Amino acid sequence: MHKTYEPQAIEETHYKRWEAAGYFAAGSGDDGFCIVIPPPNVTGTLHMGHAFQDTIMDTLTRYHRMRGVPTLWQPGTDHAGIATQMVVERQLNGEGKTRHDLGRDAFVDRVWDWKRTSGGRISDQLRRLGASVDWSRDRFTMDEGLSEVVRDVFIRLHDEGLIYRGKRLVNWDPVLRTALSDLEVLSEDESGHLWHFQYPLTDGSRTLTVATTRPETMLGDTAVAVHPDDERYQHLIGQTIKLPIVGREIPIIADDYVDPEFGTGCVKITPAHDFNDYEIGQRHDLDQINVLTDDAHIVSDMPEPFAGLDRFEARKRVVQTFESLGLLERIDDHTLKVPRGDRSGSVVEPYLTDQWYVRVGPLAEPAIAAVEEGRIRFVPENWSKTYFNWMNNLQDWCISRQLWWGHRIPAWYDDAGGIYVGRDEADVRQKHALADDVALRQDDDVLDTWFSSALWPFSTLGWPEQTAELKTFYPTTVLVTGFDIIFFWVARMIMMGMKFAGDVPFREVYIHGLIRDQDGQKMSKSKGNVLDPIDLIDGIELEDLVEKRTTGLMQPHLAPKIEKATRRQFPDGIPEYGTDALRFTFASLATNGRDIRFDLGRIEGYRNFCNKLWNASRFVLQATEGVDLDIAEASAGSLPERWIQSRLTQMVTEVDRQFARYRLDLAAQAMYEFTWYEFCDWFVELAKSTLYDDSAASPTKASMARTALETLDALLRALHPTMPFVTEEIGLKVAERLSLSRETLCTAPWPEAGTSDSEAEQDMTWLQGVIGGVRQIRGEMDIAPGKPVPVLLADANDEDGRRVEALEPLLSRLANLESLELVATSPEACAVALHDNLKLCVPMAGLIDVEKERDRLRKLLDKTSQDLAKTAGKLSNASFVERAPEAVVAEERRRAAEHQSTLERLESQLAEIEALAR
RNA sequence: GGGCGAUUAGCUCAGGGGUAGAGCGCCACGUUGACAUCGUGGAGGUCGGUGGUUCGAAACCACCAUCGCCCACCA
Repeated sequence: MHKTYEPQAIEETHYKRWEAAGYFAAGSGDDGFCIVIPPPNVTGTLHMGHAFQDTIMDTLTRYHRMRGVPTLWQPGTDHAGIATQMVVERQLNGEGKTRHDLGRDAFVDRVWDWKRTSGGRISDQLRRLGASVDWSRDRFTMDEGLSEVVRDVFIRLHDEGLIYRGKRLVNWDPVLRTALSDLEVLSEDESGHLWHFQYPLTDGSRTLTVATTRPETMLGDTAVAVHPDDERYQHLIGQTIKLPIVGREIPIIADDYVDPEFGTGCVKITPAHDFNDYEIGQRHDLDQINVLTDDAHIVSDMPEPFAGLDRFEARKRVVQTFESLGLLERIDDHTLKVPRGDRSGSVVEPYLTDQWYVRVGPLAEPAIAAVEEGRIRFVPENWSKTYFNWMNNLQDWCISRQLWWGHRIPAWYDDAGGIYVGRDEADVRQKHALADDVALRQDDDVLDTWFSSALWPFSTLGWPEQTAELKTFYPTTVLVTGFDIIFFWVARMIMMGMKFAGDVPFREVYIHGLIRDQDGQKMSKSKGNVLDPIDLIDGIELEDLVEKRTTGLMQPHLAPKIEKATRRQFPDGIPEYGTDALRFTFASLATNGRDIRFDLGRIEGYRNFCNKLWNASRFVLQATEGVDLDIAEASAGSLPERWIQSRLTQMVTEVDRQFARYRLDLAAQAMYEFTWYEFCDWFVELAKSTLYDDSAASPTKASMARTALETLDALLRALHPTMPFVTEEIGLKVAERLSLSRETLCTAPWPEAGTSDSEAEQDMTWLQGVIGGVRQIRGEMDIAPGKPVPVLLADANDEDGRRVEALEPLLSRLANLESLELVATSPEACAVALHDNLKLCVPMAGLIDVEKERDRLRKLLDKTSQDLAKTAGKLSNASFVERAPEAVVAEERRRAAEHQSTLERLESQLAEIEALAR
């Protein structure tokens, strides 16, 4: 083995072997453990969020696999309609073409080409992360089987009246020229204006002032509304306005939507371009006059010069016109929510179109009940509130998109406006008994990407066939995802799963936090703060990192700033940390749901941890080389052996407990602490006494060697789900030494928690305490670590005597003692450390500085009297003694006595030292 | 306008009615045959504020402050 841990040397070969051997293939049997991967966008790359999420899923999957449960981590990718189409369109634009130049079929072919070249990147990245997915089951949301499921589900929902086609206002992205669901629209505060227009009454008696943030929509106004109780305007209700520019007569109506306190209390009503106005229009049976084309220009039948103008240009012209008419009252600055498409960033228009909708009410009910009744549990629990909040206020889901890339809607139209839904044209003709000469045309639109994603947990398992996988793995065990897609995805999977697969899609939803940069900023290309998980694994030179962060920016002018920040933060680039260190870091950061600042110091620490494990293993392998394990004595073994086994057991118990509650951070902590502070710091050091002792009786040595190897083996298995590569590399060597026929840790048994050995733990605590006392004196008295010191033990009881006798060699070695002697009374000239009743003394003779020791004792004394005061205070409080639980009071009494005794002993010691200092 | 979360050591974060924890950083000493990506010792905190509940509060409750996020149709 190399002296230092070198991740690159070991990672890739193991993964290839694992995959080839089929260790990750879906298991079979009852009660499987299953996670479906949230399918990443097929044309994207994995970012830190994915890597974090994948680490969590892989760790859980590997853990259950080792526990012998039939296991499946189902992989796959998503066609990501809009996102993917945009990427390919951008490529085309680079060639000076648009998708319309190619036509639908050629364009879709081109996207498929791109999918094929790009999809492999994600698979490669997942492999680098060590993801133990079953590659043989890899799926794509638009592959043949899943497309069929999508189509069948659509048909069934339609047949049951849960999907319908309707003309109403939708969120329209005029750049992408498609409808969007409510969720795909993000509203942010932006500064704008509130224009006050005067609308003259038809009879010319007066004007009414309306305020608007959308002047151009006035071309489509069909009413002015006031509040029914508003005394200022009550007498005008029913009269008409002569709408400027267009000259249309529109009524003044009363509707209690209007807030009399806001603005003038008069609202212009444009039913075709505003969601509220649309509803008012419905209530008052108003015309819906559309004034915009699908790319947000003014329609041609509007008056000159407005017809054909872009919406923002039209806005200016409308304002100018009102001004020239003397009807512009004033312009106020105004902050408003501007709705933008989450992909294009363009301002979304409420737009009157025919679209397909899912009637979600009937689907939502059982989905709400499933969470209420605990058949699905959110972890952390409070996310269920977010879920309920949304589910109880659901609008019908607009599922049609005017795109080319996606699942084509299985609906056909005849020339008379009839709509037929079916598997294909032939099916439709048969189902509806349509004659061959009736011309049918398929709907041009595709489905919202999330429609197919909603089916993912059962479509990937083979539904509607009753496959073995469906039986073993559905409902899946846990969904691991971010809170940002609870609405987009989680809620819809629950609705669809219950509707079609007949049960909840997963029993638990583990919601993890968002990975942010070291300053708490969201990572994004435009901020230039993105970290690529692969760069943390392999390392990257500064120049390459700068290059990566500054090319392909949407706003190239940000490049210098990004470059500067990058050079400042990573003056030497990023070193190679390896996959295991990255994974362990993610696990350690996986606390309950809160956002995570990713800090390089952390990953460096865990890289060091890998190295520590590596070297401890190196020691164990070296020191046990050539030892005949078979002659190990049958007894329970020496104290260090009994102790480390006891600690191992407790560590495994703790890890089991924490994995069960998805606290990967606490599991990681337990493993880290056991590995470093118990196995390395104590067991390895203690084992040296035996393993390096040439004169040691062979059975004793063999026993120690066996314990060292077996403990290490169990430790490696425990760490394997979190750090698969380094543990595999070492674990196979250890297994070989133990003569275990084991090809991999992937399917090795998870370590069993045995029983703990409290006697061994108590003895060990004593040993650690005594060694600690000596080291403390050594450290604070500046005694060179290499210099052996004599130690006298005073006030020893029988138990101490027994322990000294049994453990003297270990004690001497670890504390580096020159001698160890039990004495009746300690000499006055010594430095002292107390451990329980025991008084450890290091005689002065040339070693101890009297004044230093005096200061040290004073400090200790100070601390002890503070502690004593605290406990004494409690005990002198009558109501504490009276009301606190007996055990607490007893503990407090014990403590007080201990402090008292310590205090007295320190005082007398101090007195002696002070006498010497004089 | 509703809802949620955060505030603990210099930094990043666990914890949780009974003596304040970890990693990193910091200080001192140290190349003993696993490891300087290391070892030993050490310093460092009124647990955001104010009230309340309690024998006891950093923890539970109320209010406040600051920061962050989500949802919502005010022209």
